[in-house]
Amino acid sequence: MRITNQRKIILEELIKCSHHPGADEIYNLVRKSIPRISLGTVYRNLEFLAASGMIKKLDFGNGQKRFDGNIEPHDHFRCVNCNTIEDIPFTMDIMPLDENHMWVKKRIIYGMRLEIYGLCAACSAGK
Amino acid sequence: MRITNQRKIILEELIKCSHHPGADEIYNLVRKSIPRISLGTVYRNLEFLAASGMIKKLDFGNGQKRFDGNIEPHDHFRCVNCNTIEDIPFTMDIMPLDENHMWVKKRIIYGMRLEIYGLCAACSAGK
DNA sequence: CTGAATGCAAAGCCTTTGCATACGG
DNA sequence: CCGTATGCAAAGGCTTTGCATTCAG
Repeated sequence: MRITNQRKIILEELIKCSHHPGADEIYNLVRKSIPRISLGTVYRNLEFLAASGMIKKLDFGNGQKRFDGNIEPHDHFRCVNCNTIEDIPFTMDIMPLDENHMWVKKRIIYGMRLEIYGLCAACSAGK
Repeated sequence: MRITNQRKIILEELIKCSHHPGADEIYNLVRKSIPRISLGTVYRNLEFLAASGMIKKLDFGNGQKRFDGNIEPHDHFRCVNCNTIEDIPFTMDIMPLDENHMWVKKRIIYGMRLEIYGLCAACSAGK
């Protein structure tokens, strides 16, 4: 694995972010350090970093992929009132998968994508 | 609401499907009945039907939207090998939400969007 | 040195849209 | 009749890719 400046800065910027930026936003962030970087390089490196397991590639279904420097497995909670997205810390504690269920036994589960929506702690306190 | 032949056939084809086809597949299905239908019309009607709540528009993050004639709330299982998408019959049986968990108690849960991925029954049998 | 990574630009894929025409109610 | 829906084709947004050049190890 080759450590180019482009690759290094892209990873650094992404780790700094906590808000799941898209490729275009990462491109603009990195351009502050490397003005001549190309969008293609950003895409190639994001792909490379995701394939190496150093970042995560997400899809919230808005037509644009999002990237996450936090590679710990975690899901997302979206508040329908204030519209913030917070990480769900331990999905398996909150919604444990029943390993003994026949449906589960018939398949091999690699993982899941979960988004819970409702009112966050702050917004539900007011109701 | 205007019932054109195109709209009718698109809805009928989609209700017949159980495998969450993309717009291109629906286009090809409908073309058997209406050979001169345009792809634009298919997209416009899928959008219209989804907005009217008669079908559901899904996004599994493969770059292509999928459509579902089954509007009952249900989740999906995606096989990473054969790429089919099947319905999860009773999510609450397989992954029950722990109502007593502190994280849950602090929030008001309206619903969730869940996608489990892995190998389907057929594909996992061969491994 | 040498192959992997880059910049640039063009192309690809899915989807949306503008416009004149057709057609449902 | 009238306005919505259609067909056609062009354009749009995001992403990928081909190619010559540069650069890390």
